[in-house]
Amino acid sequence: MRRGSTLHDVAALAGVSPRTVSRVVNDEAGFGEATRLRVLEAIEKVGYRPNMLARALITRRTGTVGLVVPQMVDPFFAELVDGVQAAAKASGRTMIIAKHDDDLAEFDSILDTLSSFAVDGAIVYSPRGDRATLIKHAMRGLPTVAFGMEISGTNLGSVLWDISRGAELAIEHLVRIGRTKLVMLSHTGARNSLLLPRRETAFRHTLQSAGLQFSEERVVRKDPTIDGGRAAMQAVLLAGTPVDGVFAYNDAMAIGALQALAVAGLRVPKDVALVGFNDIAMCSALVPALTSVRLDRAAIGREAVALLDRMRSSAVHQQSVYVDVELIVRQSA
Amino acid sequence: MRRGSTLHDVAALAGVSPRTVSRVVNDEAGFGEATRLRVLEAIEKVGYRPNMLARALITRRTGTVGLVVPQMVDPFFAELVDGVQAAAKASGRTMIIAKHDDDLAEFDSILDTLSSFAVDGAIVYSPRGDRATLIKHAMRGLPTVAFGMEISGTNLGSVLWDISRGAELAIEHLVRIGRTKLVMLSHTGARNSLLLPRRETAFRHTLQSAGLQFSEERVVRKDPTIDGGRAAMQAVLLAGTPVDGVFAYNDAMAIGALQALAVAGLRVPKDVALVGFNDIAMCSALVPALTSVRLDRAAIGREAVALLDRMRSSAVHQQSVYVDVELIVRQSA
DNA sequence: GTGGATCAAGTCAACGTTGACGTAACTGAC
DNA sequence: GTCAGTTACGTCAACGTTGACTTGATCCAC
Repeated sequence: MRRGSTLHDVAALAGVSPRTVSRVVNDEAGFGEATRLRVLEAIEKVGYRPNMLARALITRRTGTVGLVVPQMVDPFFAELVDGVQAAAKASGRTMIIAKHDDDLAEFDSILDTLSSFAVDGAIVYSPRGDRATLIKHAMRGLPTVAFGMEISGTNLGSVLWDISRGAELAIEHLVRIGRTKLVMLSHTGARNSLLLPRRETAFRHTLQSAGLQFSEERVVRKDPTIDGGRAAMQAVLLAGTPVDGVFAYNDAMAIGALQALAVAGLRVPKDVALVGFNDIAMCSALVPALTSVRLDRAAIGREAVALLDRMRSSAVHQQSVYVDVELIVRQSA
Repeated sequence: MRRGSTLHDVAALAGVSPRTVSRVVNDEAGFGEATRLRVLEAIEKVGYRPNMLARALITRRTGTVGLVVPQMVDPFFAELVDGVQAAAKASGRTMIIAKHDDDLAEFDSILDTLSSFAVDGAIVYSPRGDRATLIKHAMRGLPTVAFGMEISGTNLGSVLWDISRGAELAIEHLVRIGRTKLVMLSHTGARNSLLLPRRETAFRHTLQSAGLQFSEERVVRKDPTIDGGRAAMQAVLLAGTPVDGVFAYNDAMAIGALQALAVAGLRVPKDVALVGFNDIAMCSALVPALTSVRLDRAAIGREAVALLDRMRSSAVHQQSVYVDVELIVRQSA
C-alpha cells in the first residue's frame, strides 16, 4: 500500500547510483556540486523521504528514546513528559511513550517492546521503585536512565533530586516565618515503601533540629490526591490538633488542604501557612498562590537525555546526575 | 554495540532453519509440536526478541501509531493523550508522541518524521485547525485521523464532538435552574478563528431561544487559562454587569472564575451558578465540584484508533465518527 | 501400489539503507 | 612522464526478517 519513493527512484531520475544519493542525503563527502544539485532536485521531484527503518536496521541507531512513566494525567508526570519531550526534540530525537500504571509485568513488557524497536535508550520512572526489571533489560543492552532512584551497573544512569533537601527547605521556611504548630499531610503508601518516607523523615528531623516537638498525630496519611489532601486536612481540624503550618506531600494534597481550610473558615496564610511539593504549573494560578518545592521538570528532561547521550558515547557506563530543588515562595506561606 | 540475538542464533541452537523459527514466533502453521518446543526453549535460552525494524521493513506494518497534539500539559490534552495511549495499548500498538506547540512548520516536520518511521497511522490535533498539511501527508500515504475537525479525502478520517451541542446543554441547564443573567467567559482567539467561536454562537442562540436578551458585554474574552478566567470574571464584576450564571470556555477558565467569585464574596452556586467545559479530572475535586460538559477522552481515543483500523482494512477511506458530549451536573450549577 | 493431498520443513530473494571496498579520472610534484 | 594522492563516483554485501516457492515425507482413498 504505502509505496514511498526510495533511493533507487531518486537515483534513476538523477542518473547516479543509489549510493551517491545516500551520500548526498547524509551529507557525507564524495560528490560534486553538479551532482548534488541534480540529486536534490530529484529528491524534491519524487518526494523522497529516507526510510528510518532501513537506516536503523543497519546503523543500529534509531534516533528514538523511550519514555516510561506510571501515568500521565497527574500534572507532575504530564510536565515531566513535556520536559523530556522538549529535550528529546532539542537533541533531534523522536519519543516513544508508554505508561505502566504501576504494574510490574506491564513495565517489563514495555521495556521488551522498546528493545524490539531498538530505541537508543529508555528514560524510566519505575513502578514502585523497581530495580530488578530495569537491571535485567539494561544488561541485555538497553541503555537506561532512571528517575529519582540511584542505580548502578552497566548501561544504567540516574537523574536524581534531593527530596529530603526539598522537604527541609519547606519546613525550615515554615519555621522561619514563625510557625510552630506544624502538620504534615503525607502519602498513605509512605509507610511501607523504600522511597516514599523521605519527606516524612525530613519532617521529623527538621522539626527536632528547630527545637519543635514531633508527635505521631502530626502526620496524617491519605491518598496523594486533591481529595486525599482535603480529607487529611479535615481530619487534622476535626481532631483538634493545633495547627498554624502545613507541609503537604505534593501539590494535589495542598490544593485539597486549601479547600478544607477555606470551608473551615481559616485564612491562608494568616491562620495557617501551607507549602506544597513539586510546584506544578497550577500552583501559581491558585488563590492564594501556593508556595511549593520546585522540581524543574524541563531540567530533569534535559539531564536525562544528555545523560543517555553521554552513556552511549563514553566508556563510563554508570553515572548519576542531581537536579537542584528550590523553594518557590508565593502567597500561601 | 547492541547485539541482540537473532532468528539465526535461535535456529542454530534448535537445529532448524531461521524460517522455521520465524514461523513459530509468528504462530504460522507448518511445524511440528516437537520442533515448536525445541524452538521455544532455544528462544528462552538465548533471550531472543524479534527485531521490529527488520520485520516492519518487509511487512510494511510497524504496529505503531503517532499521536500529535499542540501540547500536553493542559489537562485536556494530557487526558486525551492518556485516552489514546490506553486505546493503542488495548489494540496492541506502540505510541509515538509529539507536540507541535501550535507551530505549523513544526507540525509539518513531525508528520514527515512519523512517515519516516512508517507509523501505521497518525492521530492528530492540528495546529489552528490546519488542513493543508494534513491533506498533503495523507495523500502521500499517511493514514490520518483528525480530532475535532471534519475533513475528507483519501486516508483521512475525523473524530468529532459536538461543541455546539455541549454549549447548548450547559446554557439550557443554567436557564432551567432559573438563571437569567448569564455571562460567557470566552477565549481571546475565538474572534478570528474558524473553529473556536462555536461555543459563542451557541451561547447567543440558546439565550435567544430561551427568550433572554443577549448583548455584547455578556461575552468577555481572555486567555483560556485559570488566570484568564479569573481576570475575565473580575472584569465582569468590575463592570457591574448583573450576573447569576456563568458559562466558561473551558474548565481552566471556570476555575479562575471560581477564585474570583470567592474573593468577591459571592457564593457558588447560590449567588452565581458556574458551568465549565471539557470535564477535566479536577472538576470533581474542586469545592464546589464543577458542573461541566464532558468529552469522554477515553472514548475519543478508542474511536480514533478504531477508525484508523477500519481505514486500513476497508475500502472506505473517508469516515467521520461522532463522540457524544454530556453535561455532568455537580455542585456549581 | 499409485496419485493427489497435506504436512513439515528448507531455500532464496527482497525490504531500503549504509559500510567496506574498488576504480577511473584528475591533480600536482619532481 | 611517472607516480602518489585525491576526488567522485560505483559495486556488493549485509542488517534481520518474511513472502513466495520448493522439497521430501507421510497419509489416505481407490
